[in-house]
Amino acid sequence: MKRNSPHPTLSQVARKAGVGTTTVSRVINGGDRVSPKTLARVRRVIETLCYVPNLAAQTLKGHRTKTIGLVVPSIADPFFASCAEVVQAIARANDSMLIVTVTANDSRTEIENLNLLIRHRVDGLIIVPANSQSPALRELLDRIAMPVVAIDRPVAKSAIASVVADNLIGAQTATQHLIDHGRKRVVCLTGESTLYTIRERISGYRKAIESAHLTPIIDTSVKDYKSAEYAIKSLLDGPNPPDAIFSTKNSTTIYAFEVLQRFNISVPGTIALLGFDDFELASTVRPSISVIQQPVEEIARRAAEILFEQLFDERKTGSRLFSKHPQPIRMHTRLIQRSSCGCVPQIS
Amino acid sequence: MKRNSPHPTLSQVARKAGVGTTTVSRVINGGDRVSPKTLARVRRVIETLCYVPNLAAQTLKGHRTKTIGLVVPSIADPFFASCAEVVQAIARANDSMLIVTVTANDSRTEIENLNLLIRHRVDGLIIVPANSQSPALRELLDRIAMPVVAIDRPVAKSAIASVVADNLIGAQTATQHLIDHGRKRVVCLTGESTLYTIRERISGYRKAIESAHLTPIIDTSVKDYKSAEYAIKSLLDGPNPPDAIFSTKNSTTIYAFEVLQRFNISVPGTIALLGFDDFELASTVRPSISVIQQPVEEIARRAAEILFEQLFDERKTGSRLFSKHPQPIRMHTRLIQRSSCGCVPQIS
DNA sequence: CTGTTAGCGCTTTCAC
DNA sequence: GTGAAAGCGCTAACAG
Repeated sequence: MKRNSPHPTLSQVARKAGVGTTTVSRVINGGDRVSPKTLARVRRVIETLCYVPNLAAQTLKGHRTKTIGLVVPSIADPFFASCAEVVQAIARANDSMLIVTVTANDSRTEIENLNLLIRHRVDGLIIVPANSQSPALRELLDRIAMPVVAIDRPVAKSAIASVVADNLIGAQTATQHLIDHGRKRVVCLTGESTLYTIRERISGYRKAIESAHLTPIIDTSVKDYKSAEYAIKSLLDGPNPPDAIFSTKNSTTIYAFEVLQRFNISVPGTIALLGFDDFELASTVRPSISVIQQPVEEIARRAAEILFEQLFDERKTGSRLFSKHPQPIRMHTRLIQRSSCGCVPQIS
Repeated sequence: MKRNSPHPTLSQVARKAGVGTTTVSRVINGGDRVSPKTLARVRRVIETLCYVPNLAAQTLKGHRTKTIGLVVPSIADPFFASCAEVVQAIARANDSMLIVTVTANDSRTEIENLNLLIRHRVDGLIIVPANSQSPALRELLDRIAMPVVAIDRPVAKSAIASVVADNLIGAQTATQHLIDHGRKRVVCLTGESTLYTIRERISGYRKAIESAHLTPIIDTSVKDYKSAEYAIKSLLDGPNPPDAIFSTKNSTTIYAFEVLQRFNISVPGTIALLGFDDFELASTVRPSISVIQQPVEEIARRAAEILFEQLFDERKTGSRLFSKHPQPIRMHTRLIQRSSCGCVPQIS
């Protein structure tokens, strides 16, 4: 037995074509400096043998794996799924493959994932940090000499470039919009307030409320339908029931909507509803739900582009440049006016 | 300059620890046959240097990349996103990473993706074939000596294992259910009838209709809201307006729902609606929409498990076994009874 | 234009 | 227990 691997090797091709290995190498790398005749012959042999270059071997020399890593909390989440789709497209356009790993927002899992990706010697990394503040993450990322771009949440105190939605201004706009509709008691409904994005959104809400000299009412207890029901019920039964809800994320918006629907509370009549982040059926439900829309694709695209720029610069200069983007790049959000805030009269 | 790579090498570790490379190799591979003292010392050096084994080099010897490829039409699609999530989890549990590529259901892109994955020498492949019938795909897959499992759609005339939903029986059940509700004119609304899944679902519809001695009414023209509107309007204005709609996929169900809502047609009063494939807000909209639910996670899990079994067998026996699963594995679907078919009285 | 050759970082006999 | 040495498949000088 000569070879047990199912894949023919470059030198087999060389032998069969009656040329040196260098020539074959040149052929598979574009075919420069090879005579047309030889080129054609080698190409034919490659076809015949179904030869496919072994990337591991190329990597061992060239130091590029043509793979980038994407580290997200979840793939099933529509937001991150869209990110993944865009990133994979741009990776492909740059002759790279995409390895996806999921963290479930757990810092330990995240570090594990990163170490695995480092083992795989990915050329670069796009990451949605489980915890923006984590020192362990910052250190790891600063240590590895590899282009990294953060998405959706920055890495605090680090030089790592990041692309995020303008959560603060988005939330401020949302809240202000509710106020402009004449609402005086706007409650901010939210869960997990440890996440960077959520904290920013709460700040935006606060800012709008304060500049309108209203009282902030923040309920951070929503994590499922049950808790949403309890929260809303309590608020409604209280001394000063709210007349509007600003919810800081998708699932919260949906729970709130379901509770309101269940209790037959008129929306936007009795309570106006405005959520952060758009979702597929927001315009299909009745009333349709107004939201702050994040430019998901743009965020992912921008991040991927920055990553490949860094990769390119690195290859040209031979060493890592300091980030051109020390500050998070904030992408504009958009207010989508539908019925639940009182903008569009209900159709049916 | 000695080393420009940011990563220390095994032999650097060996030198610094004052041992041979073999020993270090043993340490990073579990530490068997190494004295506790040496082991501890080497481990310390590894820590200090932040040494991470280079997978490319290991691969070059051991012939395993610890990566598997997933080829799907889209990542943004919830169905495939869920698949990806599950597959990545199982890959991780088997010490492998997941490379995801997307085809947009285009056969050419699919072949390209596969070739790239082969270059990367992935250990195995999970694929959602763009076209079940494609001979090019079948040949490529049969040629490469690598475990492959198809998901959602089988690869026709090949020995490749596949895990799919039981589309035919699911659709038959759906249609029968509508008939059981006393509906006599059940229309099947669909688009792209070239896809395996859709064809199967149409067959299931046919089967149910025929055994009830009713007339099949199939409209394959739905691809967006506009076409759905036109289709439904035409049907409704025709001589024998339908009293029920069975839609073969998510987007079609949603378009149909929106059209019905827009025209203020009572559901399920005038027209009952039942769709194939569940979706997030199906129970939130009013009326809530009854659907045939596919066991997405189970399908993906089963496929991934089979893949890793094959991988394991291959490693043990040193060669590829013939598939233990020549026939597609069909996973049971489930009828979720909600309001739109007439099962659950509307709440609000 | 083309071939020879020396490794890339690791695993693995095989001898000590 | 441990190490020396021979490659895995490929690229990149360097010499023809």
